[in-house]
Amino acid sequence: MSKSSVAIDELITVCSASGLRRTAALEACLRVLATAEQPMTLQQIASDPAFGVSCDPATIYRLITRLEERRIVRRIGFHSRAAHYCLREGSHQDYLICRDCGSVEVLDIACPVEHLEKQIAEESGFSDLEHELEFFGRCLACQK
Amino acid sequence: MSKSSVAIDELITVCSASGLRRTAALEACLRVLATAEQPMTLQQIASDPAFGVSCDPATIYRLITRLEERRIVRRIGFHSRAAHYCLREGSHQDYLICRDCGSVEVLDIACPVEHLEKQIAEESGFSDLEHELEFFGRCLACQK
DNA sequence: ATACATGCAAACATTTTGCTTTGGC
DNA sequence: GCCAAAGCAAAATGTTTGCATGTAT
Repeated sequence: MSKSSVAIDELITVCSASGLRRTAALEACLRVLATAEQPMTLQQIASDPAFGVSCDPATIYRLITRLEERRIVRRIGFHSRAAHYCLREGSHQDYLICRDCGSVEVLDIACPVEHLEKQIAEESGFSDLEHELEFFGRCLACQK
Repeated sequence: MSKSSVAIDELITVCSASGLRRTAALEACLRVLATAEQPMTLQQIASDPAFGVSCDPATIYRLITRLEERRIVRRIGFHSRAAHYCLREGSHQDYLICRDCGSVEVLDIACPVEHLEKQIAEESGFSDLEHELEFFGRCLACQK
């Protein structure tokens, strides 16, 4: 009955294959990210009920960094002070963010940038290209 | 012979009209931003040769914040720890950033998101919508 | 004269690193 | 047993605020 669309075990297998050890903190991070509805900060990850264990912020930081290097996790900027992270599962997502209250909504749209990306890759010579598309505005609630 | 496509005087007029005072720090910020080739951090702004005067980081912070509130300046996330800022002159720009060396390139493309933006505004009810589109990859130099 | 802007100093939040200990393989 | 990972502590970075002083209007 988990909300997660990805099996944690599968993720752990991928992590193991890439040289990471199966630790409680790793499982906890993956568990949280796999059920997350939206990108989360390190703090949010640590304090999520699904995290279960308690561990040092530095540990989570290094863990997420390793996951990011292995491209299992993706980093998102938004405009908040802290970086947000999400699983790089399947297709990439675009976001709609309220400038005032900071709420984040995942956009259910066909991303219009895919072909442009290829073109840019060719013209620039950049490799491993990917993009980040975010819409900022004021949500209905904050307009009042 | 300035690289700037915007007259500083014009900018100052806009600022005055919106209630800001004509101070040395304001002029310095606008001068730097008007000639900037790409979005800059507060530090970069302060240490730019065009800045001319010396002033406290807190001053620049508050100044840029006011300019941002008045939508004269636009904030860009990139993925660096520090926020980047640029003038909101004319049309919006998209960027190509190297994940490794952090170099920023302004993309000279027709942004493909304009009409999508309208659609999202209608569907979500968000107002003052705008977007940020960035491409991340590894530049030629960093691929070696 | 008044209110806004600045400088200085300090608090904050988050990220990042060093070093020792623990524990997965 | 070995090496990666965790814990703990501290530094580094960048943002943010409070308060007294200066200055544009």
